[in-house]
Amino acid sequence: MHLCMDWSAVNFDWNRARAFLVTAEEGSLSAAARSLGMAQPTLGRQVRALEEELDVVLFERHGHGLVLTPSGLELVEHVRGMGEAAGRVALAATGQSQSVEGPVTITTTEVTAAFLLPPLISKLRQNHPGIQVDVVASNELRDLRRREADIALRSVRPTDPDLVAKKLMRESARLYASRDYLRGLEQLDGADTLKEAQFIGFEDNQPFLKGLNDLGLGLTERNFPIRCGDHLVQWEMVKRGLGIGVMITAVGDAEPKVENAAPWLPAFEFDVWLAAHREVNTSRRVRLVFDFLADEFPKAAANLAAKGC
Amino acid sequence: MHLCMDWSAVNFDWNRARAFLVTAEEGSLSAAARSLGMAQPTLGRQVRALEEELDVVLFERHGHGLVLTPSGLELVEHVRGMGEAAGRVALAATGQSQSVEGPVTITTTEVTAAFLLPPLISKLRQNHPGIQVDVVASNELRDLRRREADIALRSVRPTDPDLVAKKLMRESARLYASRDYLRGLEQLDGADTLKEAQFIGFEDNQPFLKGLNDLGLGLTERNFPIRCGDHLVQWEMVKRGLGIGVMITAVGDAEPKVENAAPWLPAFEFDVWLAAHREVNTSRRVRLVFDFLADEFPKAAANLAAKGC
DNA sequence: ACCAATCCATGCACAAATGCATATCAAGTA
DNA sequence: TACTTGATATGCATTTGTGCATGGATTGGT
Repeated sequence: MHLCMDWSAVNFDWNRARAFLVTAEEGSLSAAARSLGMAQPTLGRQVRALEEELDVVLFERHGHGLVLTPSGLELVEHVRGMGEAAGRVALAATGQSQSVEGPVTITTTEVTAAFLLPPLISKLRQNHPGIQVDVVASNELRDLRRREADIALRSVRPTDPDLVAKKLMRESARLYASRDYLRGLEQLDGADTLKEAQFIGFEDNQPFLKGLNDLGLGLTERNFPIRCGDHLVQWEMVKRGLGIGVMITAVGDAEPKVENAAPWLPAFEFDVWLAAHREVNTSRRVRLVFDFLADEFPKAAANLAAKGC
Repeated sequence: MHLCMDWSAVNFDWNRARAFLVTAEEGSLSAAARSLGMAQPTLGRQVRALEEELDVVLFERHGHGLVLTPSGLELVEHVRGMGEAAGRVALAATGQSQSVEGPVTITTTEVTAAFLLPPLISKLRQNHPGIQVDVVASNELRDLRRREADIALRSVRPTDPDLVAKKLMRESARLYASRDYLRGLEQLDGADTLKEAQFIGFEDNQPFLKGLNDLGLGLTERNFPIRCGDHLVQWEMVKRGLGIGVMITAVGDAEPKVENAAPWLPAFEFDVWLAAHREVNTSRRVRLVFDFLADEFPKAAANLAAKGC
């Protein structure tokens, strides 16, 4: 044990370092201010104060935006190290938090968030009013390690060893279209008819196209005249007769406006995984939500499917 | 380039994290306050605010001092990562600083700091009044990577590849004692007489003892009834006749109160190395002091030795 | 058992940082 | 050219944080 360590080196203002980091990463003071929930002048003053404190010019100010100087470029590398460590602190901190009062962030697909989660959240908040649920509905996979979310509900198995994952159930999806649209197609007795059909595609359409062609449909990009990254918007388009889209059977079968566009095809099948960071899972409230979803999600999905029949 | 990154995880107050880190490492709020140059109530409030912000109890308060909780123990590991990164930031920052006005910290042995450095610093400050020189006189080797000092003047070759080092000169040391003390010893014509002599030892005496016995003196710990970690205090004891001590020849030969205690022994010889961190040495003012010492230190040592003859 | 030393908590006056509103500037567009 | 958008700087009222002085509590030694 040393009697007296030297802390003068770390005695600069760490919050200013944070301001510098976020500003450099976001590219502008305004964007950084939005990200941090602070005012833009505050960030500007913090960055300038850091420049004076370290006696280093970090940014070149020319009217439109800020540009890192070579010195700033080198320094931001090291400050990024602080930021990554800070992320780990926050991660461990939410894990250590033993309060059942507070926020829990769940990320999942838009469809799951819209059709399966609402009744679950309602029941959860009824049982535990102190828990505030934040839902991040996105088809992109959020990084649990960075605490962009506490819990993820996905159809791909998480590979990261830092994550605890549980397979909840098996889900299926099919192709649907409105009655009017299907009547518009001449004949519906073979796979070949779909070659002329219009499909609603995703923004990144390759996986979807490949999945359809693996079933022998023989489609090309020409079959996707409308694309949208938001699955819920797609579904509205399908219901309004703009073309054929994919949807989980629990939702598609329950929707009276549409019917199965290709009953002769087997359904897409995939597993539903529940995942959380190992650290976070030591938090009482995250653990509580995790266990709750593990129990209730399969039931809720079964309920939804039953109502459809 | 991502449109919107999630910074909410790092949005806690980083200065509070620093307060927590230093408090945990130093063991008390008061010690941490001293280290950081802040008031103790400030640190106490920052730590408490962090506990509320993260909703984690970090310390157990019982009257005398603070004790880390298990949660705090785990969190301090991650905060230490922030601290280490912060140290690298400070290191790189002083390297990027191109101002010749500001502080430069030099670490060296107490003897060098006391007898060789003063005229050099005087001349340096005469030429460059904007430079503020901080001298850390210590026989422990300070870590240049942690920016405990900018420049080191040592007798061991630095091995770290991150350091730039330059061999300045060769220095020698001998054993000295006061005339009165030497007269008190019966006969001084052989090495065996020293077996009964009293030596002034170091706090960690093993290297010194080994160095003497390598010359065939055959001493034991019994020959070191007085020990002191401070070499300058040792030297005062030697001058006052309390025993035999070691000193560089440039100083020992110039001191009229003492004389060479063992002229038949060869002098200890060692190299003097000047070292600085590679990053820091790109700073204009550190570079300036580095080059100044490289030029002037050998001259100053020669001057001191000449005055003694 | 007392005393000294050391530590943490609290109250209060002051200094510092923050947010809001606003001015200013640069780049793209009709 | 004039207009719109989105950027950074500045002034000011307010909130927040900080330091100093003090009180209360515990440990260690005489």
